[in-house]
Amino acid sequence: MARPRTPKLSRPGIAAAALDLVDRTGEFTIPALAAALRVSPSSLYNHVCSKADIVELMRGTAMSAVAIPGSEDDGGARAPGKGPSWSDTLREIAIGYLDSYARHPRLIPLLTAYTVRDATTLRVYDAMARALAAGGFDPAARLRAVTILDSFILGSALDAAAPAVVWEADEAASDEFTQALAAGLDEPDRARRTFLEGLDLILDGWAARAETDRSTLGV
Amino acid sequence: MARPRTPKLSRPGIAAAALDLVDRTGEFTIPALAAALRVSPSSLYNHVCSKADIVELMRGTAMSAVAIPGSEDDGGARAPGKGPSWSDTLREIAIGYLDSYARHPRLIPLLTAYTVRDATTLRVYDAMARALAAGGFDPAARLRAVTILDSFILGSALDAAAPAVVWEADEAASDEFTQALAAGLDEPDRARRTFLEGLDLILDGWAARAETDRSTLGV
DNA sequence: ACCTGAACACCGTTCAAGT
DNA sequence: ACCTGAACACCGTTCAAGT
Repeated sequence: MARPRTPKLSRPGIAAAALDLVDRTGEFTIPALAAALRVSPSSLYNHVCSKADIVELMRGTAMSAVAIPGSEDDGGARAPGKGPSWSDTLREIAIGYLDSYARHPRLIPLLTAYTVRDATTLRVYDAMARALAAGGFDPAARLRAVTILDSFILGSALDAAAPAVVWEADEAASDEFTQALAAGLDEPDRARRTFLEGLDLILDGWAARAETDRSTLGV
Repeated sequence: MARPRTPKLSRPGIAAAALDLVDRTGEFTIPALAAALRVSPSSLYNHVCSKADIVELMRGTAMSAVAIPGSEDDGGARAPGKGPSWSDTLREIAIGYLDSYARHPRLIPLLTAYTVRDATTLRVYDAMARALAAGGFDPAARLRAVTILDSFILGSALDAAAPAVVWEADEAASDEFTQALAAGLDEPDRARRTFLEGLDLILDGWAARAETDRSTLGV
């Protein structure tokens, strides 16, 4: 039974099994993946060229879940002529981006070790750049804004992925810090609510600045 | 020559050599570290209990460079009675925090794989919490604010560590995105300037809110 | 107490062999 | 074209042996 009539493996199948393995165990080795797929480790190399390649497949799978508002496939019936503001569009993208990370928290550390960006991720940046252009950001400001959002989203995802245990005050901690930990650590949905607060801070700051620019320019 | 009169290894020495190895090569294996220290791999285990332990040593070394404003050892001669605002204190901490990451960009992916926080890192959070308390943040708001700053700083450090090559528009990219990339990618110090812009956005947002609270409360 | 060398289980990847 | 088994170089860690 060397070669089956119908292939046992495919790139999407490998991606799904690998992501499932990471979600369940946080680990990811070639032998473990092969075992999950009931295949010998070397078989994988007929479809994939390295472990890094598999990580990129997982990145693509995770990112493909991010809905791009305004694109055909986001399924939203929008009141014609009265679209959402550029700021709301940005918020929607950012939240979708974070949530797709949040669905696979243990994948995130793997993604930071391999810094390649896939086409799906670029699509998300692209949508952000378009919303920012609609908000009046010039090209250089656009790049900085996309970078700021991307950094905050990735950092928030990492924070959410870290087990809450690590937030532990020791004897040397101040009252101010100890009280803060006591007040909020076990709040449900803490990571996501904190993310939303930070996101609003950034977006409101930009909206206020755009408003100032408009009135300064006398528009 | 089994045991030398004076030990060849020490935890700080191991930390420094490991950090140097990561800074130079981006890689970090026990055999390579042992070779750099001119010692056999198994010798390391007399001082260290695992590879993860060494990563924590590196985290501590990198973080110990963050100056805490107002502490005895930050060496600043301050005009008595006219200290900096809580907002400026936060900015100072955040910048020091980012810079200590930026000095060791290739360390950052390793840190995200091991989520333990060491005492030095807690010291930084603690200083942030004290500055926020001075700014009128209640305990729960303090925890959210520290988390927001931490997420943004870590995300920015990761972004800065990623090679610029990955920001590449493909054929499917919009003009808005392509122009943004063209406008800013080769700006010197891009990552740090972008970080400072985002940091101001967050801090100014908090300052404005604190101001509103004050006038609403009639203080 | 601290270094060495041998040993173990395990990993990612290659490749000739099979169908 | 696609799966297998054997093989290779390498890794993290342990441990008895030396001083």
